[in-house]
Amino acid sequence: MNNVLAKRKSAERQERIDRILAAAGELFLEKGYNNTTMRDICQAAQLSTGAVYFYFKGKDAIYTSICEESFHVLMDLFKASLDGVDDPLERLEALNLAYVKFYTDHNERWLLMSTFRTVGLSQVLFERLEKLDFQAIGMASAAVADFLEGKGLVGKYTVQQITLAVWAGTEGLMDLHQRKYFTYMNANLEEMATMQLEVFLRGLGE
Amino acid sequence: MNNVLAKRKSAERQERIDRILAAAGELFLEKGYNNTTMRDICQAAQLSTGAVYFYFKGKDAIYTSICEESFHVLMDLFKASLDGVDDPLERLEALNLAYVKFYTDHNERWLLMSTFRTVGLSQVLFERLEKLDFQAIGMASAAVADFLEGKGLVGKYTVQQITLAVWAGTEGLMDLHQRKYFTYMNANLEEMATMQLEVFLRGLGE
Amino acid sequence: MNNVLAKRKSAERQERIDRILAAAGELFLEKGYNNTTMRDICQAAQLSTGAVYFYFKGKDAIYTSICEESFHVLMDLFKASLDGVDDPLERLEALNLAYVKFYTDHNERWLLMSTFRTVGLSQVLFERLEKLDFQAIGMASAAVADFLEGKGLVGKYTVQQITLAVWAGTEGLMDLHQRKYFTYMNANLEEMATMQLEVFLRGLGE
Amino acid sequence: MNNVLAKRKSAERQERIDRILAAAGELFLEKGYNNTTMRDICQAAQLSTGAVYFYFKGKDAIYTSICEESFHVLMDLFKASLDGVDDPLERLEALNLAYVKFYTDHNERWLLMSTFRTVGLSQVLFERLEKLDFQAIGMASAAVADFLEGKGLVGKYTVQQITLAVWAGTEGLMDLHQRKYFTYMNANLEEMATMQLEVFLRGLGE
DNA sequence: TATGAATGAGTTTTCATTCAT
DNA sequence: AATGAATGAAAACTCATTCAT
Repeated sequence: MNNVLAKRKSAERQERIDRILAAAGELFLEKGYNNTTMRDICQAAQLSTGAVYFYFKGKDAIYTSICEESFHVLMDLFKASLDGVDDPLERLEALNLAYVKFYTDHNERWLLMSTFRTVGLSQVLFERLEKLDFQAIGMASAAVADFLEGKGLVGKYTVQQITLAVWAGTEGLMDLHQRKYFTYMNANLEEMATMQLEVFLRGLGE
Repeated sequence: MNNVLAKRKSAERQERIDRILAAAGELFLEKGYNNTTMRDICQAAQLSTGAVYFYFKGKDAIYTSICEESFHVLMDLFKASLDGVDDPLERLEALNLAYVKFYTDHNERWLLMSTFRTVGLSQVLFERLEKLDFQAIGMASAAVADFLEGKGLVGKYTVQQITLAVWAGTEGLMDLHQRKYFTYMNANLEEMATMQLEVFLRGLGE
Repeated sequence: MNNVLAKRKSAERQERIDRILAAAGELFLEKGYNNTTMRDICQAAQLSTGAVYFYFKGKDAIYTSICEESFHVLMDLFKASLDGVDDPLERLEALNLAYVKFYTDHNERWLLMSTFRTVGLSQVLFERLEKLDFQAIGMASAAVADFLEGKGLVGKYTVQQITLAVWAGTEGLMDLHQRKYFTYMNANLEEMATMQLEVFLRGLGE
Repeated sequence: MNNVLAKRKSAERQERIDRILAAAGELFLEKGYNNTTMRDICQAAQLSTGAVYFYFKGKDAIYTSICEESFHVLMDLFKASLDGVDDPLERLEALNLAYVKFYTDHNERWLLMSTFRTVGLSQVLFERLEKLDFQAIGMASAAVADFLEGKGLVGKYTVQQITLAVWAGTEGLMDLHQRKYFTYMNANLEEMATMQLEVFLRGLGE
């Protein structure tokens, strides 16, 4: 059957795409988007210069693709972390730790996502990423809403406010971690994230 | 006296430098560091191509100069906010608001400072900025230390931990604000920052 | 076989390199190294601006390459001239004439080689050429040593002294020829070189 | 009288010119003509950028001026060396040593003179220097003519031939000295020049 | 005369993208 | 599909020279 051939072709194609994305991701992390050349990427992906253009329209398309993928990785981690967890508080904590895990295990993805607003993407690509960004925070928002309802805190603070505060706390920790403050201050990211959320939620309760 | 002439010369020189920095700052903010060309800067500063090189060694020197200035602006705001305030809690709140004020009033500076690690500066320039970065957070750290001592919380948490948590909270809020979540969530940055700190510190107290 | 394709590719590559070197050589000769621009070279080699950089790292690399090649051309002529010649005197004369031949047949190479110390090459490139320079004169030195031994003149003059004197004589003639004195004085370079060596060696003998 | 004023003005002017030429000469020697900027020269001469243009039309004019001066310095040395010397042989030897002295005491001048054909001067300036070049060698030529006549060698060799051979010998030695061969071969320039001329003339005599 | 800031054409070099093979 | 040489626009930066003061 041609099916077999087609399948192999498709698998090879996917394999090639993965190789490009992996190579580019590492390079973007290491040298920054603007200081990474297409040649760097091609060489690292063990492909010829032209071949890459067969899979991606250009450098920014590769960048965007990694970011998109990253948002999906993050959201998958979010979903997995919530699986089978029913208690609103536990769900919030699970999400928090999932984000930390994402930062730790996929640091290059986190960094890339956090810079997509400043590399000068075309509007089309930019908006595609922005949409995903909002989707991700939407998941956190839902968990916060549940939690607040359960605690009967809805009148005091809005869901939006608490979502922002909680997300900001974790996001900020990662930002400082990236800036090497954690090394400097001899701290541990996961512990900090857990403590910060716990303290904040306790503060809410009074 | 030549004094008059020299003074005017010096004033003109400073005026030119300011014009370059202002022009560059806006462009960096608008298009990103890497997508801003020296020609852009020269034109925006209404100077010829070469003239800018009379005042700055190159594009990265301009960038670094803006960042340095920004760190000083921030630290001046910090100092001013602490002036005459003695209560440790109030000092912490004052710093927090000062940082929010900096973000609001000098948004382009905040944004620039937050990217200096990723634009690919030379080591010399990079380290110059990193040092200032540590200086700024050092001021916050000192205020946190005072506060913890006053509250008798020193044994429970380290100064470093609380500094990180507090700074991260505020930093994260700004980050999210920059990403337009605040518009999307119809929130107010200053209120959020105040609330977040208040809740967190309350949570600490228990 | 791919062999054929690969061979043609390689040949084309070499052909291109030769074209660049030939074009650059002529231009350097005509206008001097510093007054020759990469654009000049690219145009003369019938290539686009960037293409040349595919073959050479930069202008100085092109220059160095020509010089290196030239030293090898010279030393090949030296070797060929000595082939089958056993008599020390004849070997000296052969070398002398080989150098004259090099000057005449590869005038642009001689001129280029004579300027490599003054164009401001990087240290690495400079030293690469200097080494070759010493190699070339080393060949002459060896011939002089043989000659002196045969004549029993070793005690009176050192090999180094005679090498310097003989080489200087020929080098100087070329220098004056380049400066157009030969035209002005209606002389012939080859005859002069022969006569000069003959007279000098005769003077040594007494 | 205005005379005094005018004189002082003129003296100051000359002093300034000398300072420019001295500064430029050193820089040209050190970094090469093309790698020396007008700013370098102005700073070294302790003058403002524009001021130099009051005294010289441009960089090449400075270069040419130094060369012209150098030719005159050389020819003055030639004349001085011949003063009171009557014997043709001694005159030749005196000239030879005078040239060596020039090379040693005014190395930057010698180097500059030896490069004037390759820096890309305008035709006018080039020809001015070429003329002086021929004048200088003309002096040597005259001495050789006397010598040959005295020795009764006129029929065997032409004056032009011997002039070329002798001058080439000395010139070549300097060239090799400049290329550091003398250091490498542990030789002394003045001794070599004396020996070379002596041997050559002896060779002629047979 | 003297200053030195300003000019702007010109230099080397890079690199995303194309296209003949 | 794949190659990789070629393109050429555009970048950062330099510097001889001018000119308002």
